[in-house]
Parts: sequence; structure tokens; C-alpha cells
Amino acid sequence: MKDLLPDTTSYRVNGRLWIEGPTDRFLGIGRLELLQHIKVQGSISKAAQAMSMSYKRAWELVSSMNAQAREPLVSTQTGGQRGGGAVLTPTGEQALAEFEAMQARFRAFMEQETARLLA
Amino acid sequence: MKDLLPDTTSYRVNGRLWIEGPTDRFLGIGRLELLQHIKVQGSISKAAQAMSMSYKRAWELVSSMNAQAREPLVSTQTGGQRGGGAVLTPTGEQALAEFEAMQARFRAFMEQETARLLA
DNA sequence: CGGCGTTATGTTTGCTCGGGAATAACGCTG
DNA sequence: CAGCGTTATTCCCGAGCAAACATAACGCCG
Repeated sequence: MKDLLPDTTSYRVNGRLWIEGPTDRFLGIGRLELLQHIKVQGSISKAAQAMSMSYKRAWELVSSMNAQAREPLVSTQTGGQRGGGAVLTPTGEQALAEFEAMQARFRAFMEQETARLLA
Repeated sequence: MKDLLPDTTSYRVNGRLWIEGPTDRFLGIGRLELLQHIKVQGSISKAAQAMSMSYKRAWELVSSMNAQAREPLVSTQTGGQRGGGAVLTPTGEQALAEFEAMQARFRAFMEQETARLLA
């Protein structure tokens, strides 16, 4: 492959990986990052802001994930101390960890393929 | 992961893989299928038709691939016997074969991850 | 030499998706 | 009990992107 590319070093293998159910996407890199931000920020709106994503979209993603899992990944509260907030449930923590690991394996796969590209 | 999914058998890992350069995408599954159809049909317009893709889009993809590779992947001719046509160059054949192999490895990776999902 | 099917390319049209605004409800907190 | 920041939800609009349309050029072939 390298012999048909002009500048071999500037090309690389890239991709996206996700878990999908019968109807919708369940978990992808975007949703993963959203979960990570929610874990840190403790709120959907703060997480959305930090990713420069609209609150509406962030809420829709959370809603979609919660609807598809056996138990919600994110637990939300309206009103209260800081106006409300959102935290990861144990289920959410588990999903986060496992999909992070899957993503890591995927990154390794892509690096291997990139290396093969230039070999 | 399986213990947090409602119906374990209906979820699977899916994804997209591509080769990208400094500016554009170079080769992905869509472009691969387009090359396969061009090889069979001998024309961009027939290939586009067979994929229910617009001719313009198909032509743009071919143009992008040809511009990025050291030598064109597709050779075209206007006018003549059958009005013109398009065939894969040896470079195109090689790119096709190598990316098909990469795709096959990617499919295997996704199947492995799907299996791990349900384990 | 006119017709055909193709490549090649610009222009317009249309549609979908997400962004943003608007609004309500909620429950601490001063 | 008013205020605040959050969740939750609806509605409208614009940007972006791909399809559709239009047109030119090309070169064999009857």
C-alpha cells in the first residue's frame, strides 16, 4: 500500500467503533466522553458545556442510553442543593470502564493497521 | 457488559474503518464498494446506479481517490465505443485487494469484540 | 454527420439533523 | 417564600450536505 501513497508518513488508519442494539446506537465514543464528563462535572449541563455540546443533545444521549440498558447508566435529580445534578450509577461506571477498555483495544488495532500500511 | 444489557443477543459491536491523509479521507468502505462496482461494471455511471448513488457523488469519490494516490486508481475515457467508461488501474487493483484484506481483519476484530460483549 | 452513452462540472433544490430559544417543574437555601 | 441552577421537553429555524437537474465535450458507429 505504501508504494501507491505519495507521502507515506502522513496517512493513517482511523475509525469509529460502537455498540448497537436492535433500534439505536447504545455506546460510542461520543457517549463515552459524555459519561466521562458527567462523572467529573456531576451535571449534564456542565458536561455538555465542557464538550461544547448543546444541553438538549446531551440529554437526548443520556436518555437513549438509560432507555436501552437494563438499569440506567446515569441518575439525575431535579432541584435541590445545587439545583440538581447527574451522577453515574454503578451500572454506568461499569459500562464506562468496559467500553474504555474496548476503545483501547480498538486504538491498538488501528495503530497496528497503520504500521502495516507503511510496511 | 452482558449483565447490563436487556436482551444480550440483539446487541453487537459495529464500526467503520478508513485510511485518511492530511486533508481528506482516502479509502473507506463506501469507496471500496464503489471500486468493486466499477471493476464489474466498467463505468462510473453504471456503478453509481448499481449502488443507488448519484453519479456526481461517485465521480467526486473517484476524483478524490485519484488525486490522493501517487497514481490514479481509476482510469476513465470519454467518448468512444460505449460512450466511454472507467476501469481500475493496476494501482487500483492493488489498493482494492489490500483494503479488502484490512476490512476482513476489521470484521474479525468486531466479531471478537461482540463475542466478548456477551461473555 | 447526427445520435448515443459516457465523463466532467456547475447550479439549484430539498431535506434532515442539530442548535437555540422558550417554558415548566423541582427542591434546597438564604 | 423568592431565587437559583438544574433537569426535562417542545417548537422553530438555519446550516450543511447530498440529490437532482442542467449542460458541455468527447469519440465511436450506423
